[in-house]
Parts: sequence; C-alpha cells; structure tokens
Amino acid sequence: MLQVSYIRENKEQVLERLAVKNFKQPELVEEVIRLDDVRKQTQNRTDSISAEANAAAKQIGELMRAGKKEEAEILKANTGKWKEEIKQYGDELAAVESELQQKLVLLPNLPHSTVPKGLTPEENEVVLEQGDKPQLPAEALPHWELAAKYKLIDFELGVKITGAGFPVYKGKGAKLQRAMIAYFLDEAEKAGYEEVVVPLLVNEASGFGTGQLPDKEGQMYFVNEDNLYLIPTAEVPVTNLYRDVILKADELPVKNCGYTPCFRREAGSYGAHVRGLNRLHQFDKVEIVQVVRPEDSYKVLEEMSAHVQGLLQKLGLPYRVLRLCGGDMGFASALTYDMETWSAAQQRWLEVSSVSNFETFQSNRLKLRYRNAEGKTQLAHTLNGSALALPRIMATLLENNQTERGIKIPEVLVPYTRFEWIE
RNA sequence: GGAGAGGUGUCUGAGUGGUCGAAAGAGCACGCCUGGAAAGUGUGUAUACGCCAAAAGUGUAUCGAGGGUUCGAAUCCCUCCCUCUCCGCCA
Repeated sequence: MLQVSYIRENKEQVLERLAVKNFKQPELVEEVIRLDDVRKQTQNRTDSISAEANAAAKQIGELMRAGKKEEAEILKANTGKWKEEIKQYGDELAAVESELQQKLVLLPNLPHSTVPKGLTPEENEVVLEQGDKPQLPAEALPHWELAAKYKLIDFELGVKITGAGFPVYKGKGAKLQRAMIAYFLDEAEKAGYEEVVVPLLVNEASGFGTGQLPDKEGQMYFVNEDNLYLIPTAEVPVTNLYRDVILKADELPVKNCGYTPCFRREAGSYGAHVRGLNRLHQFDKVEIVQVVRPEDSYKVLEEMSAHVQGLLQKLGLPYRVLRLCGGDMGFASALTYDMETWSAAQQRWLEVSSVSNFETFQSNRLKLRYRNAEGKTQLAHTLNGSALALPRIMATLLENNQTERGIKIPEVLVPYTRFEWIE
C-alpha cells in the first residue's frame, strides 16, 4: 500500500510511475488526495468536539468530588449534545477512512526507475543469459514422459486422490524432491538466512499484509469453515512474522528462509503448455525473505538475485534473468527479477524464481517498522525470492540431464540423494 | 468437544467508575560515580493520526477486537478472538 503522504507530495511522479505499470485508473490518485483532505477535516472536527466533551466530563468529576452536585447537574444537562455530535462525526470519520482505505488498496506499488515500460512478458528485459543450452538428440523426451519412464512422478494417481495439478512423487522422484529441498535450505543457511517452519494456512490479516488480499483473492484456496487461506507462497506467513512489529536498528537485516508447499488455484489454465510439472496447484518451494533498511534494499535485491543464480549455476542449468516490465510485474513489487531455466526437451524457458523488492508497499500494510538512527519509527523495506521453486527445476533437470544411460544427478545433489543416476 | 480462570506498556505486575497513557519493579538508553566494570544514583523510556512552516508544544484515539451503558470506562454489560487449567478425543 502506498503512503498517502508520499502520494500528496509526489503526485506527478506517482502518476508517471503508475503509467509505467499500465495502471488503468490514474484518477484514483486525485481521489485519494481528496479523501485524505476530507479525512483531515473530519478528524479535526471530531477531535475538537471530543476535547470539549472530555473537558466537561473532567469538570463534572471535579465538582462531584467537591460536593457541588447542583453545578455538576447543570453541566451535565449541557453535555447531551456532545454525544450525538461525537457519534455522528465519529461515524463520518470512520466512513471516510474506510473509503480512503478502499481506494488506497487499489493502487499498485510504484515501479522502480529501471523498470522497462511494456505490457506483455515479451517486453521483459533480458538482463543476462548464462550457460550452454544442451543439444539433445531427436529422441529426447519431455519431462512428463521421463517421469513415467523412470517411475518418478505419477500424475494420474494425483488426479485420483485429489485432482489435476497434484502430482504424486515416487521412489527416486520423491527422493530427488526431498534432496533439492534440503540442498536449497542448506545453501540459504550458508548465505545467512535463518530457517523457519511456518503454518501453511493463514488468516485474512496475513493475506492482506503481503498484498494477496484483496487483489488476488481468487488465486488462493480458502477454507470457509475456519476462514483461512492456504498459502500460495511461504512469503505470506514468513513476512507476516513481522506484522505489527517495530524492529530495533541492530535487528536489521532480518533474513529468513523456509520450505513450504504452495497452493495455487490457477483457475482456468489448462492445456499443453501446462503439462507435467509446468504448472501445478500444489508445489514445493524454498523461499528467502529479507527485511532491510530502505537505503539497503536494492543492494540486497542484487544479493538475493545472485544467490538464486548461484543455485542455478551449481545445478548446472542454463538460465536467464529477466527484469520484468511494468505490465508483467506483480501488484506489490517495485522491481522484480525472474529467473528462467532452459528446458531443452520442451525448447522453452521456464520460470523457476522471482525475486522482488517491495520497498514499503508491504511494510505499510504490515505496519512493519524499525527505529532509525534518529530514534524515529520508519517503514522497513521487504524483499523475497524463490530459492527455488522445485517442479520446474525438476522438469529441467530431468530433460537436460537425460542420457542413453539414464538421468544424471547434478554433483551438488548427490550427497543429498545418495544416488548419481536415475536409470 | 465439555467445565472453569484469565487477557493491562519490552517484561513482571497494580489498578472494579473520574485526578489513569495507566502505580511499582525489572529491562533498556543517556548522565553521574569508578582506573575500568559491578553496585549505587539521577533522568528518560508506547504507537498512530490531527493542529503548527518546523521544533517545542498541543488535541484525539488506543489497557485482546468490536459494540453498548454513563456527563465520564482499563474498570460495568453484550458479542467475538486468544491464552491457561481440568476432563474428553487424538498424531
């Protein structure tokens, strides 16, 4: 959520930045400022009436104690009108605050100055491309066929017990999955991230805090009975660990990592391009999250990007890094890098990580602050990234590493899998 | 799931209608003391919003959340949430 004070002071710049994100309702900016004006006036009025009423109540109390009952009664008789007014203006204030809030949450985060204009994924900027794309023989198989051939993943079984998009991993497929989770967590720990194990269901306040609600309500599974959402990413519970928190300066940066399954409804997306592991309703992911000082956040974003790239390099996967254009970025992000690996059998890039700086967009919703050098509270910056999302890594590994003998496990994973080949 | 108790500031904890944003202690910060530290001692120590050019100051709100009673609510009433104890169930 943007800060009203910032919008007021930088209106032109805000409009300019929103245009980069292809925001369709620039008139909301004026509206927010107008509502904030009304809010201030209304609060002013409400406060001064409350002040009068408080003063009168105090006086009555003093008279009562002094035994001057009659005088107190006279005052009491005059206080009747405060009540109605306080109620009326209080309601007005609540109404305008609520209206302001409703408009405010519709405004997406402002994109960083380096974010390219553009509407579609094709307009994302390729920052770098690394690693050689393997040349597979003509008889090379896509991962879903490899998964069947080596009995690694059973999609049909998943359909039976749940539905499409909920695969069952078996044997070496299951072990490889677990190995990657352990490896990614260990690498994150080496990079200074403290591991957390968090709930997989979150309440509405948490969904709001990181920006999924109300914007992406339909993408989350919802447990009606208990009013809880299944997490679409560990970002939600992990970042919300710091909701309503004022951190001491020396507690920054906060660095957490965590493995969780992720649940996404992804309604209406079926077809060849989502075959196999390409898009699932449930998948595993290791997430890294940081809470930092504003002045450090872009340096930290690069550091997190480098961490993700390091993982891909160690796995020996060809990848590229995209700087997302305004139209393809998430609602809450100021700058996002997507990492994609080259899936050799499918001949396409697969997104395996997304690293974002949210600046104060989330912290403003979360009320996540820290005490700066002057001792004043200030909104911190939040960042997160996948390190990594498992299914497409699995897909790429299977496809790119297939040989006549079988599938070669990357060296870094062997200590975790305790086998070198799937054959 | 049943019965009972309770939710106060960073923490412990007092406060059952007014002078309470809230005693006291601990912690923390700064100062004094000390060769240095401990002890001792002094001062300070919530958040948000409004007014003010800003600071100072000042107004309002907040004692789990929301509503109500009252001139006045941390304190009384209602609803919800959460925690603890006992019983039941259970990996």
